[in-house]
Amino acid sequence: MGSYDVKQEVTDKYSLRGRVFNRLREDILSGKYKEHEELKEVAIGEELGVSRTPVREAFRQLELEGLIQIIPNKGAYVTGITVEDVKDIYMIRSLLEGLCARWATEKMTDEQMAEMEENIYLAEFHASKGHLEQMAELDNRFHEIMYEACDSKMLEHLLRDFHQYVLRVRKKTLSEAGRGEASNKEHRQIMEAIKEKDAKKAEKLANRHIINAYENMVKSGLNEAYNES
Amino acid sequence: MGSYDVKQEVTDKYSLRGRVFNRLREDILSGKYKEHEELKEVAIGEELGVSRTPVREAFRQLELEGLIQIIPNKGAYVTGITVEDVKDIYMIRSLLEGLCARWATEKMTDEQMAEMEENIYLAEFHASKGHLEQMAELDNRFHEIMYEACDSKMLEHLLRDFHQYVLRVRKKTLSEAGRGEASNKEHRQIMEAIKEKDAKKAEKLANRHIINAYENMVKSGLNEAYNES
DNA sequence: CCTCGTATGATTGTATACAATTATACGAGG
DNA sequence: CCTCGTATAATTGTATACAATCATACGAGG
Repeated sequence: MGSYDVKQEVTDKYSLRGRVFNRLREDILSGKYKEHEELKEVAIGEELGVSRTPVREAFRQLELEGLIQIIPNKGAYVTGITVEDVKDIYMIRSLLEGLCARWATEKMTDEQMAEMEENIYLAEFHASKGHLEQMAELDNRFHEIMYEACDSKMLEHLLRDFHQYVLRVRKKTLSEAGRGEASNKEHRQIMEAIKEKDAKKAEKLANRHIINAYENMVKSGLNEAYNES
Repeated sequence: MGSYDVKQEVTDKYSLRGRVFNRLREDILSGKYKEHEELKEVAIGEELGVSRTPVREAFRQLELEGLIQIIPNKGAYVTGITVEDVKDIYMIRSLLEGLCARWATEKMTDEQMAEMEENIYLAEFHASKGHLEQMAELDNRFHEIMYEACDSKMLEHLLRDFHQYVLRVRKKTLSEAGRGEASNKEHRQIMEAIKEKDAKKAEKLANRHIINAYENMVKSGLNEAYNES
């Protein structure tokens, strides 16, 4: 498990296509390319120092992720992401992370549970020290463990996609106003529910965990960066 | 709304890339290409009478849909879809269609409600006449209306993807043993819940609607086609 | 002055050529 | 007989060339 993700990482790191794809996604999500803006293959290619081929392949992927819309023989246009989209993403993720927790309750291995306990222990340590970088890393890993533990290729794939979407935003929010500690506490509660084999409880806690993360983000006003339309 | 889908359809119909993409997806889902089988660019290209370029672009999309895994400088390998995957897809769809129904309750326009009522009326008519083709079409359209009505670009996009996944299977199951009538009845209940502005009820009914479709499929034994591993 | 058609340029779609990487076969050395 | 290294072949990655399509500008006709 998880090998898919590793391979993907390798692809992204070493292939031009992967680099173009990541770069464009980042630039679209960060608002460098505004909504309805046209992306031209040659222009992007020249900017990144590559030919049209990897750019085109990246475009096809971005289209499938819904970030751009390609009109045949015409061009690629940025779809953008609004505040409503961000809210929707968190609401959808809330449901799916809940489902993931429910399934993980039944499927989690002892090794995964051990890693999760270690993860929470370390997260609480780094939170007390104010190590933001490690906290973000451990937070990511906590969710990764859950994705692997739910033992569903489809759900794992889906949640990773969403995770990517909110990654940039979440990294910032973790550094805000004690959200790190609160998040860790919620992680611990989820883990304990799984340990008690209470799938329903784990699901509800995971639901709430994502909603809390969203509400914290809104409260911090960090979603304003997306306000474009 | 829905223009994205239309454009996509145009792309798929008239571009080589779209045709290759659809053909490969169909072939993978139908089991023509077995799990772990390697897909070679030139071989596929020759078989479909196109060059490597459109094949490569189709590969990138298939990878993002999780149907194949591309290992850099090595090859593309079929991921396949197991009975467990099918079950997972239906469980995930159940949640998402529920969310869609909940949101649609608040956002649906009068025009959309009118079309939905007409859709159900027509579906009941064709069901009584045994017009399978029209029933399948109307069933698709019912869900499309919901997707548009929930007024969420993200959720709409996601549900369309899942819909595509199960489309081939569902068309068969509708023709089975009175599932059409039962499905219509459930559609009507969902519509009435939306009309009554009872979002919670609409959500639960939509949840159940998908589960029922799945259970009917399992009962019919039509999922056996996927049994490969 | 407006409308429409044609011509020109820009942009994407596809095919092919070349480079880089990986797998395989074969033989030398132990 | 086995192991390792090298050479060759196969495959993917990237760049470029050409074809098809679309947008724009300009001018003829009304």
